[in-house]
Amino acid sequence: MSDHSSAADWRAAMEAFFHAYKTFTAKPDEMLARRGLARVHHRILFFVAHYPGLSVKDLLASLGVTKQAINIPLRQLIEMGLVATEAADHDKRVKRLTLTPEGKKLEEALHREQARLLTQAFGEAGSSATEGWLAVNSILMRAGG
Amino acid sequence: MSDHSSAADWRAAMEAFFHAYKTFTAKPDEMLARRGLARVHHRILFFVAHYPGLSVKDLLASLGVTKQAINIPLRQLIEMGLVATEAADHDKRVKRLTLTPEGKKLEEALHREQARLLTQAFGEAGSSATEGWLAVNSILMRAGG
DNA sequence: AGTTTCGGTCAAACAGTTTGACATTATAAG
DNA sequence: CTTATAATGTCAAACTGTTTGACCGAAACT
Repeated sequence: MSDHSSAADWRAAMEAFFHAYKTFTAKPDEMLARRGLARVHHRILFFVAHYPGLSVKDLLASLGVTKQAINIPLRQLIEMGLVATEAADHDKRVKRLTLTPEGKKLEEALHREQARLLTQAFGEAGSSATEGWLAVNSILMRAGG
Repeated sequence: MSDHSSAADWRAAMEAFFHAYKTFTAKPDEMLARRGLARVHHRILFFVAHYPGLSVKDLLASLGVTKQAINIPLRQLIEMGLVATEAADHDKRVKRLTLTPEGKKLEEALHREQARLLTQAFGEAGSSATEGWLAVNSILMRAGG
């Protein structure tokens, strides 16, 4: 935002953020819906892909929800053979979650779709803008929380 | 993202986007909750503030929801004296929505809180990064949709 | 032995949304 | 004038995702 930013500029910036996020989630949502899955399943797959072997508790913390919220979705993913569990070595109470090859395939398909969107936007905006986008999101992520 | 971007970089970027959005909506949600309002009310106030005099139909299109979804929230905002309506000159069927002074006050309080978050992040990231963030969001907003 | 932690489950409740049907009023088309 | 279409509002039913609260077993800690 430049020095002479107006209230309208702020609103436009916020609206763009709002719709950018919406665009970002729309395609995967559609792909998941075709398999009878929802965004929760995507978020679970995403975090298990990003942090393979993470515990259920850490997954809950990552998502910021209660255990009841992922109880059924997680069970479905396990029953569908997309997520695997194994008891941790150091503590047999904790389940280490990983993606099965099947699960990895789906997660990567969803991931590719989102990466495609970002790649396209990054290509249009240029590398400097891209770095700025990443930097601000990264800061924002930590702010207030 | 640099030339040597890895799968982990992409996931980190997406995770930052996810959490940045979450941070961005958390404070206003909390402020609204104290008044017994929810995010729908915020979105309505936001769009009416940004496009004063817009019709219900346009509001629905802006939000991407059905009329039933905003029926009750919008009625509440009108009953609470935060939103005003008047028949359009050219077509008495359409309602032109505006914020009352009271509504403007609330919307601006919510807006300020979000602007404060962004200002802080922009300050940390620098003006070049800020411009990049705005540019990418703006492109993303239009992509795919 | 007693307590806490991790994970799972059941039940009740609530929020937000959708589809579908229908009504009112105003405009447009014939 | 009659009929069709458009903008809005409302009621009802269903579904999704979420929460809080209670309770359980297994494993670990003290």
